[in-house]
Amino acid sequence: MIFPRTRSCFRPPRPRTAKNMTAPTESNDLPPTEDLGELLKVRREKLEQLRALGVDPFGKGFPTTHAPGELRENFAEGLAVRVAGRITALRDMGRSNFLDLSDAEGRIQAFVNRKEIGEEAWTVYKQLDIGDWIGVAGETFLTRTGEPSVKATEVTVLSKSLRPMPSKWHGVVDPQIKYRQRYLDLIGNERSRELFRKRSLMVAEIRRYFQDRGFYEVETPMLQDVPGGAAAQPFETRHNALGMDMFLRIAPELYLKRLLVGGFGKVFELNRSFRNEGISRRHNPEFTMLEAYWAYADFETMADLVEDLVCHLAEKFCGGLKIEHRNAEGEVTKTVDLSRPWRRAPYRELIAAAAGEDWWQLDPAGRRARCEELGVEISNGMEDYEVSQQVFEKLVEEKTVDPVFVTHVSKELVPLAKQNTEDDSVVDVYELIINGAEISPGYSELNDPDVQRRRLEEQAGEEIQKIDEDFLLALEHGMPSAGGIGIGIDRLVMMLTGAESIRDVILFPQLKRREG
RNA sequence: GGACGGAUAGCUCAGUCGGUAGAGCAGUUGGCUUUUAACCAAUUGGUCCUGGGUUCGAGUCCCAGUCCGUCCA
Repeated sequence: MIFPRTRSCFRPPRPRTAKNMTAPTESNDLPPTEDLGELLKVRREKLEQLRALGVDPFGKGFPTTHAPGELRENFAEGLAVRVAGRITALRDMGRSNFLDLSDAEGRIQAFVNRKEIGEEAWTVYKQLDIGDWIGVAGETFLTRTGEPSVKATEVTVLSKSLRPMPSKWHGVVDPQIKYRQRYLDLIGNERSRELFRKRSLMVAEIRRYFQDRGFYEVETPMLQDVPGGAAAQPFETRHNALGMDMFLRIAPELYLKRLLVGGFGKVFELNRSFRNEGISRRHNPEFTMLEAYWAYADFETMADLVEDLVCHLAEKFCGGLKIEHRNAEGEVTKTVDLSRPWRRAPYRELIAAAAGEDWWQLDPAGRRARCEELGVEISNGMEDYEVSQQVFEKLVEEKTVDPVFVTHVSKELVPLAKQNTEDDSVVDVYELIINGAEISPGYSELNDPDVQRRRLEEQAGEEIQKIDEDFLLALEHGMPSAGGIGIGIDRLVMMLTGAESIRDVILFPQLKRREG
């Protein structure tokens, strides 16, 4: 299985020009250090004030009985509790103050009263700001408005924040800050917190899913001598002691197949791969991919597996098989329906349905003319199969919302899968399209070492890649027939959460270096 | 690489025809003992992205550049 193909929907944007890629002479990836004037000065003064009062502004351990959200959800009055969190809101009524104490998972209101905590503690308390981390000990009660709260008898400073927090109700809007200082985004935007919490749970669930079905999770080299398993530009690096150039992997495929040879019949790896190509809404240079191989299975088994997995995730995390995508205003813009069974359709039928039933009877010139009529842009240098592929991308893939397994794909497009036994012009693969993007390819893996060598040599002719001789040697020892899949985890999370950019599902996406 | 849009207070944003730089929030000060976008009063805070140009006068118009966003390649 090769993930992804180069000339297809996976085609990344062109790399930036050399000018843009050269490292600037000055760089500064740190938060801005310009003078924020009063804002910083005032907080520094409060810091010193705390020290003068004999309080450590960066406190030590504070054993808690509950997390803020946990306490709020399982609330009962009259409990003696200890909770800690960041002050995310402060409503000052004079002698009574109401604070929101929050962490990434929830919040609880603390009530601080001058008389309740005493003059000394009140003086310390008055040095606190929104953004500071504190621990509160006290008793739970409901306020007049019914808000679950903790009446503080003790306030402990855990960390003084020296910088202002993000806008109270706008959160972080500036994309530069949102991605470079993700912690501010997480503090300020509930939607972002929710998304990354969900991503973490989804990844854990995917691991569990495979483990429960007898797959071993393995870790294979990310530093590789010969980067293989996909057609993509690698990142280069160098091992000093060995004095050799190395590459960050573009896919784990060739090592996982070695494990099939070694007798591990069900393996998967869920980790990062790296591709030295352009950055876009759908491409980050490092991305998380799952690859799984299953001996004696074939592409159809793998299609069943991925269908079951994605539905399982949707039911567990999205409340059902209808995934609503919303815009910033919360309006539903699109609904992806994952109801089973998912459609399976041959590549050529999908194209004929979109471009005319006679599409495959036309000669190459006729197909080009048809593209003109359909408004599909094609370039002069395109091979005939590329013209059809262009129609597929523009008229089928981009318009697909609900899942479709595209099968019987032309062999020119997928040179590294098994040919179909009845029609040797197509290969035994599926390509799963959901919401206009390829989410997962699955193959009946090629295990004939001689055919594999021939195809790798053909591929190496066009690309700069070397041939992985160790891999071919392994195949000659016998790799069982097997099904394989790749799942782009970032894109899967995008689809399941309705995120519009890959940057919104990666905590720290790659950005251009900021110049000082 | 191309087209379009954007850059103004710490944050989110207004800024009319080219004529004194604005609001809300945050901050500061004062008031308030059950608030929750708390409220009320006062107040600090500006390289209007950068560099040229036009003009008596530019946040505003023109040119070039930088960065960001969206779409296209």
